[in-house]
Amino acid sequence: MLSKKTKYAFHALTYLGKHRDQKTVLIQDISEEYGISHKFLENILLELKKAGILGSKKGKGGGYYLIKEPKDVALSKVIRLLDGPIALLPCVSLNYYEPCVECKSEAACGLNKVMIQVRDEMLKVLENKTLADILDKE
Amino acid sequence: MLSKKTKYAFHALTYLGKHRDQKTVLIQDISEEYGISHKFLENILLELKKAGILGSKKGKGGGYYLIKEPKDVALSKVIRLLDGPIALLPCVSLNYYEPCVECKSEAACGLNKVMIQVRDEMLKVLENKTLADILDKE
DNA sequence: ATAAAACCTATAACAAAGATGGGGTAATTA
DNA sequence: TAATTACCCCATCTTTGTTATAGGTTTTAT
Repeated sequence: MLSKKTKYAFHALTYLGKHRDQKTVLIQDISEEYGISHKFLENILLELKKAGILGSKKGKGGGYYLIKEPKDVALSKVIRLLDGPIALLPCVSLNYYEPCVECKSEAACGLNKVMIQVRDEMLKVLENKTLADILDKE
Repeated sequence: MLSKKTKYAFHALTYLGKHRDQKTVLIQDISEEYGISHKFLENILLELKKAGILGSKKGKGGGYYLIKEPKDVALSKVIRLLDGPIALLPCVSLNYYEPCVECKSEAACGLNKVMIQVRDEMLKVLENKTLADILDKE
């Protein structure tokens, strides 16, 4: 399951996507829309900004806005950013790899090999579905 | 990511699958093979037994054994048993459904709709891959 | 100058996972 | 009868991760 952080990130991105006509959107607006703590959301939006998905403007009249096109924001990117690995085991993660301590030889581990296949199938979906798909269905 | 519990369950099932020629396998043997605490593994094997995947025999010469054919033990079954939901959000889980509190209308939620698609793609893989696939690669 | 708003860091609070240990009971074999 | 081994319930403890909050700073429009 995704963490709430990641779910909130998707909500925020959806909201920003729906309000692309206006220059900026306040944290406040998003936090009220979804009942998310203002401070909690602040951290999330900041991470999305650092990842180059959002832009922001300080001071009066400031706020957040989408930098990327919705079709260029893959679900996988958001998940990895806030939740970490997509793979089901650390030993098959592309971005957060760690060996399994109990495993004598990865090359001889059937579980490892099957989980690589599972990972690749998951990535086929999560890298191709984007924020645009979410917006299309709102 | 899968919990260690689930990973250990897969290890145990793999071990049992590789030793189907012998009548029973001791908890001890599996826990030593993978360096898993005996007590921790005990609980896992018990759950697998209650789910009808394993059988057991008490007393001297006792132990655990596979009841099901490896090809009939889907990854999804083991994951759901020990880890819970496969879906990425509670509101799209088939077996552990819960509504999202922040969501006014599920029908109008684009995130919900996309995550249903993701879930179905994941299930395509996890319901078709089985213990047999793991054993084939050992 | 003032108010608005994002930015930044730290940390508290809480929950879940992981691991361990005790103390048994029940079934089975030899 | 004795030894073996799964079964069961519990309690605890540590570690980890998630969720949330606090308090201050910097930037900007008016």
